[in-house]
Amino acid sequence: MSSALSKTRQDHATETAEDYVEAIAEILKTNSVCRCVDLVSRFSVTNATVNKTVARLVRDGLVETQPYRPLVLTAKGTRLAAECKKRHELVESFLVAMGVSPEIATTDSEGIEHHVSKDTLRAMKRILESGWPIHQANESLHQKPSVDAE
Amino acid sequence: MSSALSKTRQDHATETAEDYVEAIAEILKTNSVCRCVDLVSRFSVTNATVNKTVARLVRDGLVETQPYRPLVLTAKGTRLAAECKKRHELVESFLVAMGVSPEIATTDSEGIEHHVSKDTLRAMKRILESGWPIHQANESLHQKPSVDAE
DNA sequence: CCCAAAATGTAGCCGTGGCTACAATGCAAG
DNA sequence: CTTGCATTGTAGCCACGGCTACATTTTGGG
Repeated sequence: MSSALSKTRQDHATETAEDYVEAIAEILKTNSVCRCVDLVSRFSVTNATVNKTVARLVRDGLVETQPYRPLVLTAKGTRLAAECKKRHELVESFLVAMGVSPEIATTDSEGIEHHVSKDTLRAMKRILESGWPIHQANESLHQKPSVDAE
Repeated sequence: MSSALSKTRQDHATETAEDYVEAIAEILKTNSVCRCVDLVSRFSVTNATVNKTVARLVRDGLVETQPYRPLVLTAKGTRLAAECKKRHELVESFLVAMGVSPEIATTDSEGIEHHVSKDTLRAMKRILESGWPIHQANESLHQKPSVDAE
């Protein structure tokens, strides 16, 4: 129970990278090129922040750039972006299927997506495809914790 | 769609505080006192890190301390801890109800809990109490995104 | 063709949350 | 009562992800 938090911590390291490559891939798909300015407006940060973050992405082999040129995703970056997109969409549609409004689902999925394990993703996929699992175990869940959120 | 990410970012600011007060409250319940050393082992960080973080908690009015004394939660800190605990337990039992193993549910819930809106929490509670919502809409979800995780 | 505006890059600052190394304190055993 | 060890505090370092201010480059309109 003690070491579980450290996993959460190290997730943070890759969150920004994931958000960026996902955004870059999406912008590339619609704009054919992706420039820093696009990321500035996407993330509502300054160009200085984008520049520094992109430098880290280059360092980590996710993006390639020449000075004053648009951004290019490496194969590694493209792979990561596709993975993140799939995960993101799965989480978002799961939330919608739960009955959460599309707007809230969009917001929440962006926060949640980085913290969902493959196991949980599989469970989401299974439920979307085959329905909620335990129609018998459902009963035994009523008294588990005090499920009385404010 | 652009501003949604900034919400996620600002969540980070309060994540650590929430993790700490939740841990402190839990330790207080079992140990009757909470010392820095308890947080050191709980979070697997050094005492210097705990000390600095606790200083921020004090600054933010969540914790009170005297030098070389155990930690005390303020009313505000206690309130926040209770809120987080409830939210954490709800997310965790929802994951278990989804069919995720208890171990994975514990880990994932620690990452997820900070990013779940009240709306989504309500949806989780509703599903735990009244079952999966839309047994008729379930069909129309099959072709939504390409739900074909790795 | 040139020049202004847009885009990009750079320098330097801040807060958070890590770390190591070391100082100071509290407590318990002898 | 002292002394050693556990605990707590402090100093100073680092990376990340923000920011402002300013420099540089690209590019489009006159």
